[in-house]
Amino acid sequence: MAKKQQCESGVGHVDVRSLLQMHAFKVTKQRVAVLEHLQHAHGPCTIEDIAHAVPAVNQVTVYRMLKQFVDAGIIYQTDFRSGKAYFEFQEHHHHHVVCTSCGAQEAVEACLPASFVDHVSTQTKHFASVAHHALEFFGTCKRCAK
Amino acid sequence: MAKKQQCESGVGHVDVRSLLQMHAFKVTKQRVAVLEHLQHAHGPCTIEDIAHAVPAVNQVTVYRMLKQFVDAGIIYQTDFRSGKAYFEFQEHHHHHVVCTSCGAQEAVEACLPASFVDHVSTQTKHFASVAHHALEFFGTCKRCAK
DNA sequence: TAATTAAATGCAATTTTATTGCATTTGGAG
DNA sequence: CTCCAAATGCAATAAAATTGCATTTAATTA
Repeated sequence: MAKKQQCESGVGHVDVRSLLQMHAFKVTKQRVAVLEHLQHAHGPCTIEDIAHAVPAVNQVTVYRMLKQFVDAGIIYQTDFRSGKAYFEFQEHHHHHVVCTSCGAQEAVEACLPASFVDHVSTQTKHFASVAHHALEFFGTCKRCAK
Repeated sequence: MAKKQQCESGVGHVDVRSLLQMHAFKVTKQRVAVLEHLQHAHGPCTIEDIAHAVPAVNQVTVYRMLKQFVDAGIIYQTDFRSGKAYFEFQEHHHHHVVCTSCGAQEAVEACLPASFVDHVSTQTKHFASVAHHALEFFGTCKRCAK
């Protein structure tokens, strides 16, 4: 019997169990539940969002889990200046614009030019490696501009 | 008599009083003290750093002040994932690499290509304007890599 | 399949960061 | 100088994240 598949979107989702194994994480029902939630959320979530959406997992566990996932590069963490961290499962790496007035956020389907990332890796004096980056744009949304 | 000048560095520092007036801020001794501290710090500072370095200013006032300065674009705010916000007076706009192991940070004397920023301003559907951005690189420093 | 162990989880308590309300002070306009 | 909105200080509070420890569990080995 084939593994469980959830393919509502066109591209189909990566199997989170395989993803966990690839990164040498134990496959627990809590990790699977959290990752699948993030995978279906299609946008940045706070710890509280996740803990509410997946009540079978303790909130402290969500904190610990996401720290590991971010370190492993599975999950993208970003800071919208709302006082709490946001976490996103990204099929295609991208960033966001945030309204400094109301906090509204919009995805920016673009990432840094590879040449820029290379430049940083090359230029640094004190770093052995540069693994990932976070980028947020801040502005005023059309609603707040009026 | 000429205005007080502090020119230890080659380029000389902007007069913070003029800077405050340009942005329609009242020129208070607290604001001057905090801005001058940041100007001389030559690197990102936390609220606690500033409150300790400038004990004549209440820590809550530092919080409120920096929020205004960041909104006005006078001060650059960034998140190194240490749990607290960092603030920097930047003569030349730049970003940082942060070690995910020990938290060490290094300046990256480069900024986003203007074409990339333009692309974001153009692409956004819901934003009236994009004023600034924050960018952090994460990696492993040479000390921790060993 | 049973035993074993390091890793993961849950719960409670705590720490740390940031915010808020309100009384007082102050910069700058008139 | 007078006046007032803005800024500040202090105390209390709220919110986010972390820590310690007991218990459970995934995955390896026999």
